[in-house]
Amino acid sequence: MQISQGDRPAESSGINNELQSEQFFLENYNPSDFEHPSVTVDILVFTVTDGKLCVLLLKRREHPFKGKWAIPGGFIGMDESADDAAIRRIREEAGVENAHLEQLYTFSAVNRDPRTRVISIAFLAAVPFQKLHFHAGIDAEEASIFAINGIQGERASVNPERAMFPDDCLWTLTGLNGELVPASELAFDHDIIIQTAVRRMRGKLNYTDIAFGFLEDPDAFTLTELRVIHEAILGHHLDVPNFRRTILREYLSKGRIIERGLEKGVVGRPAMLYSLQSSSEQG
Amino acid sequence: MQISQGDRPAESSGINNELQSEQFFLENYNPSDFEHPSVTVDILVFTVTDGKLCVLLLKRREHPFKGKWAIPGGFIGMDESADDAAIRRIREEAGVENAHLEQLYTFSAVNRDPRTRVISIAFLAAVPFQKLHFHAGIDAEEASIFAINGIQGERASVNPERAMFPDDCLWTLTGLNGELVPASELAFDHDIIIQTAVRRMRGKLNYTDIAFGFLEDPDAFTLTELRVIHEAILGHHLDVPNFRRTILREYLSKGRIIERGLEKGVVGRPAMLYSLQSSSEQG
DNA sequence: AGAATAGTGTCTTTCAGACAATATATG
DNA sequence: CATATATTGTCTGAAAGACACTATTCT
Repeated sequence: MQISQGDRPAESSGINNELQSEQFFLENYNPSDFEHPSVTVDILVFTVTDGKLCVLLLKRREHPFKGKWAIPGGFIGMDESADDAAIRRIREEAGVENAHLEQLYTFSAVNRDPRTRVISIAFLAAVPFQKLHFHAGIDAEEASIFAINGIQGERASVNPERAMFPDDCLWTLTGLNGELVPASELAFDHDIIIQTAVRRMRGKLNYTDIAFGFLEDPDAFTLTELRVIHEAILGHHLDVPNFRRTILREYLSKGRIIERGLEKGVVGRPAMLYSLQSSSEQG
Repeated sequence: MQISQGDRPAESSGINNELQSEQFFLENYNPSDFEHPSVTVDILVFTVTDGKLCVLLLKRREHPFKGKWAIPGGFIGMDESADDAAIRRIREEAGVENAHLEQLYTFSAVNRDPRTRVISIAFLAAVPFQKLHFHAGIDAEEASIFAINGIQGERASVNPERAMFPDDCLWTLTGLNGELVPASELAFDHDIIIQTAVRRMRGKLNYTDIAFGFLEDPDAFTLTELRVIHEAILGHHLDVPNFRRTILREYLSKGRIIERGLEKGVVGRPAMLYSLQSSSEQG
């Protein structure tokens, strides 16, 4: 049986009646009839320094997990989207305004927070080390970046909260002062979240622009700088000539980066500087 | 300044005191101090029939968007994870028990629901057409599957709620009875959600097992059946010999599928039947 | 000159796309 | 045999990996 246009009530049986009943409905709808979980954003602020992929963590001053290192996060306001909350939190906690930001995964296991039901939308941010001010937190928690060691795998699993391989979450973190933190010592399920994020970055490295987000100056970078970022994310070395060829084919010949002249006053042969073109100004 | 292990309170300043203060904290934490958004799951039940990719929709009987087609969804219970809520909803709405299920994206724009603040975790399910009973809904809403026509692009954008290309969301849906529904006529932001899901499936088709989720019998399928599923998802034809070669290299030679003998009693040359091996029984 | 860094060229293997040809069933 | 479907084979060009080699600067 065909459903003709005439069967659509809003267009057939009187627009005024429809508007009135919709207005009645909206006025009498009470959202607090349901018990709601808390919803937070967790922000994985990644950076690359000294050839290593690092993540920003805060030391918890309160229970639960008091004294453990945790991913920055916070509640989503009723008047902001999850993205807006993430942007606000990066500004508050890392002093960064325009980071490359990407939604990672939403973690919702019932007992992931011992206090109450918390659903957390995890975001991944790529921040240049030079722009990262990780003592700017409004809560004055102890903040530090940690190098990530030994995460295996090129790709995030379909369901990070369930599928655990035997060697998952056996990796470690190293603080700037040399402090060694096993992933299992992180607060909440933050070991799983970080591992998921690193694998996601690896999997998307070759078909997104995320690596460029780590560049100190996207308008004047060398291919060596870009390669070091790729190597830090992947966790292994890349062949120098092959990396050049791939990037130049994928970006230079498509106008997504352009040449900006040679470096000055460096040791060794000066490198070509490149500039990332914003999507609007591409040829 | 080094952070010595002695600075960790739980390990240095008395375990009993720590446990008591944590208990005090947990007892006095009141989650209702904050106003919370509603959290729902939206389930994109995809299927393939007659060589076309289809999605299950419900006709809304209530405001808002009364009379419009919408993705099935529902609130997350306080005692279930988002995954569990999605599994429950698929059972209720489509009568399916063990679908391939994958988290898609969390949509959180402030005004995406005119009633109140709703954050929706979207899931993508792959269901064989023969197992889909789309009149089993407990709410007895009108349910139907719709073929998806004309979605462009191989990959989901980084932020589906913001980045809109000019030709986005100009695609259409076709009901079983021939009813043509423009994507823009769907309820809420469900046009964006479906478009994001289709692009995500396309992008992940070659490195996940999602296509196998559409097979009527994963223990006895032909490569033609599998190819038709790929073609439906991608929206274009695939070269038959090249598809064989790729699948056999990626799956048969790695033991992820095995040969199960020839078809019987079909027109034309009988095809080899294959069986998908569960991850545990792979050689 | 020598050290340090950037960049080029080439060989091999793998793989995707296009398409011709062959094989095995039914009626 | 004709028809319908499945399967094999082959050619080409793109791209990745390995690695030897050249170029340009500074001290």
